[in-house]
Amino acid sequence: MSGQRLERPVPTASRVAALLRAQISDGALPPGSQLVEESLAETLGVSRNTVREGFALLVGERIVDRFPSRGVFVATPGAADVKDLYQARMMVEATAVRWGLAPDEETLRLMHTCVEEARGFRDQQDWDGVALANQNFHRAIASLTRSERTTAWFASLLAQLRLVFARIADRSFHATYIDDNARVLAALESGDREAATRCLVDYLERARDDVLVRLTI
Amino acid sequence: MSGQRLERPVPTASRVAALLRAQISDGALPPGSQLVEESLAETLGVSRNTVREGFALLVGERIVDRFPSRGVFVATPGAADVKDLYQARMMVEATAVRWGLAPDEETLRLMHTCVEEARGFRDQQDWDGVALANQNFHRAIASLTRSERTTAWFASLLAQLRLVFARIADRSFHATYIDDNARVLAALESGDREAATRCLVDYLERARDDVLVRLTI
DNA sequence: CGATACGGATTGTTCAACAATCCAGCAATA
DNA sequence: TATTGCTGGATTGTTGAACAATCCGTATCG
Repeated sequence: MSGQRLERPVPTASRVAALLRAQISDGALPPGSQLVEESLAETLGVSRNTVREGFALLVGERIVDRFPSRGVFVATPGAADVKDLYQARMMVEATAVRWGLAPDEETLRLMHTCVEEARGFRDQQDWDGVALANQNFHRAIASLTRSERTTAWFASLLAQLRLVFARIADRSFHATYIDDNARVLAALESGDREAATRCLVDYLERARDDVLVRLTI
Repeated sequence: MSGQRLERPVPTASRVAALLRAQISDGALPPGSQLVEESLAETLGVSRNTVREGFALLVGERIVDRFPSRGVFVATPGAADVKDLYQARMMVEATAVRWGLAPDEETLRLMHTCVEEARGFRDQQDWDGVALANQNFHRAIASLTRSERTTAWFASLLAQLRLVFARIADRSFHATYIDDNARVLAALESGDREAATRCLVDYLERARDDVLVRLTI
């Protein structure tokens, strides 16, 4: 028998959290928006307590901030957060490339697809598409660590980073980094981990500084 | 005026979570224990909903597992979790030593204190004391990453690791690693980051395998 | 102009209720 | 005997309503 328990219905609170997560992620709820318990409960057709429980999940993911007695708001990451996020990112990705699993055929193909997709979206000026493809590329890198906890944490870092990107007016800037990704992939494919690592770290540092500048303008 | 908002009362749910965290951490609630909402609510003098909200925090920290419709239980990490936790740990600590901030006087003194303390506790056969001192040592290492998110995550990894240790009968095994810590510290102090990294990674791999063996016995 | 008091909006927390689910033990069955 | 099925009790999932505490914008008053 399969040791796995069969698909149990997803609890309401988790579904609430998932829905908010999605809405935040695609910009429907921009950074700084207040999430009001009562109105949310009403529009979602659930009780206020359940909404609250959903909030607790998102707070743990740092996607929303809770200010006691004032409410919960979509997080508004500042310069310090950007530095912190890129620091953490660099640790994960550099370790993945340098000491992680050597990428198998499957993963390499996936990464190629990401780069191709990104280029396609760029040509259609679909910047959100570019951003998504790029994120998938980096998720693939992180997965080389072979650590479930690490990849999960990395995903949450990317989610926070999306909030940063949401504050940048020029949506096209993601396209800048497609070629950098391609370069990292090439180095990886040739088996030169050192080069891939250098390339990656250098590029992430540039990206970070770029974001910092665009954020403070 | 101070930009900081003045000390606001800690919400009840957070206090509940903190209390459970403490009880779990010091072994009063061993892995596998069920946390029953109603009885907890009663003994803590708080409502069931509030207890529930506290649970949500702990679930996020992976300290407890929630099985829908069955309840929440203190997590019981298995072999796969041990591997995963050490993998993540190695990433953080190795990066900290290798590319992190060079430890200042203050930090070095702190690390020395940890080692001294651990030795003191060992002589008194206070194994929990040894374990705590060792953890503080590694927390200090992780803090070299200068990343708030990373150190917070690292702390949560250690909390999960404590659950693993709680399942090991022989409490004295923490003492094995005091000298390894001392060695890492020495290498750090001499400024040889490469040596420190090698020493650390090698030691963590040994520790992991040791834990795995003791866990499966 | 600045301090203050007021009122509406929102959160923090509680309570009571009930359906859904789960589980252990026991009975019925083959 | 081993499997199946049932039933009751325990626990969770979710709701709705209530009320105190807190916050904040605005009008009031000195």
